Amino acid sequence: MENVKNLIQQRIKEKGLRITPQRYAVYANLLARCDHPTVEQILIEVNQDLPIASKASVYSALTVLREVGLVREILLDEGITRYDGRIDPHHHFVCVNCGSILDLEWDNFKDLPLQNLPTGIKGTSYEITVKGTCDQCGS
Amino acid sequence: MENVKNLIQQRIKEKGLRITPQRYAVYANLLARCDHPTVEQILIEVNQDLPIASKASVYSALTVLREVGLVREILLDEGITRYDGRIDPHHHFVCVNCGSILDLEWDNFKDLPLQNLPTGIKGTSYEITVKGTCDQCGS
DNA sequence: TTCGTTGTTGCACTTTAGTGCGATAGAATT
DNA sequence: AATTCTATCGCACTAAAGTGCAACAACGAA
Repeated sequence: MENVKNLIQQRIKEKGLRITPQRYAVYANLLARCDHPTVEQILIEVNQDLPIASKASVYSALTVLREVGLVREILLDEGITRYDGRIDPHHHFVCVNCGSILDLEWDNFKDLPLQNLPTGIKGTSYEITVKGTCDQCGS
Repeated sequence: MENVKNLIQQRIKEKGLRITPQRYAVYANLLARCDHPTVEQILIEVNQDLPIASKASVYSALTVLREVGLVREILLDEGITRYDGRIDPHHHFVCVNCGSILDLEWDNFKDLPLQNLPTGIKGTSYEITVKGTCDQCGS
């Protein structure tokens, strides 16, 4: 528990960022969950127990955390920027019924033949979005 | 040339939609291009030679064309809905340098092992976004 | 502990995608 | 050609993400 806290603080510090309660809370919230929240969701959850971060601060924290590579944006539905605390390569699963979003391990779909692309195009990375039904919604 | 026009009209009619110059222009524009324009881009191009469709009409046409399955939305960057005149399964390539978007054929990455997903999850479809550098931007 | 630097706050503001509406125009069926 | 139903038009409006700002707070180095 305590070392989780230290880990988070260390990661933020390593990147040359000041550690503030707001940044800590935003990053910790992202790491603690397996889904991929919107700014709005983060804002609500972070302030659930007691008010700790304003809207401007959450945006600011997410921006700076993204700039140093601790979090990343992902794009899974219309016009909504979601954030992801995992920065290692992985894929995503979207339930077509309830909309829930899950991580899929990189190893599930690795070694795609990127050399078979049209002439002149160099593929360097890829990301797969699988659609289907999740555990709860399964037929 | 003439048969392309007939083909487009027939496709719209088949779906039980009235053929209007606006719908025709929007759909023809989408079919004629290989990129994946935003509503804004479609609006501009369709009215390039002479004004033919208002903003409301372009939105309306895209909505109804999407509802009947003639076009589909795709989501490749932040908060911008793009449209795609191809409805058969295919993948996308995004140039990290110039942002251009290209289609990749389905056969490039087919037969992904969807059976290896976590328990309870049923994958029914997938889509791959490859990132890299395109012909113009190639190193 | 002090102090300089940087971050936070709240709120109003900007921006932009998208919608609603009533009047007009036009497609298709007969 | 007449009729009916539906689409389009322009434009103002909504909705919602995100930004700017200036006063204030607080992190952390010394």
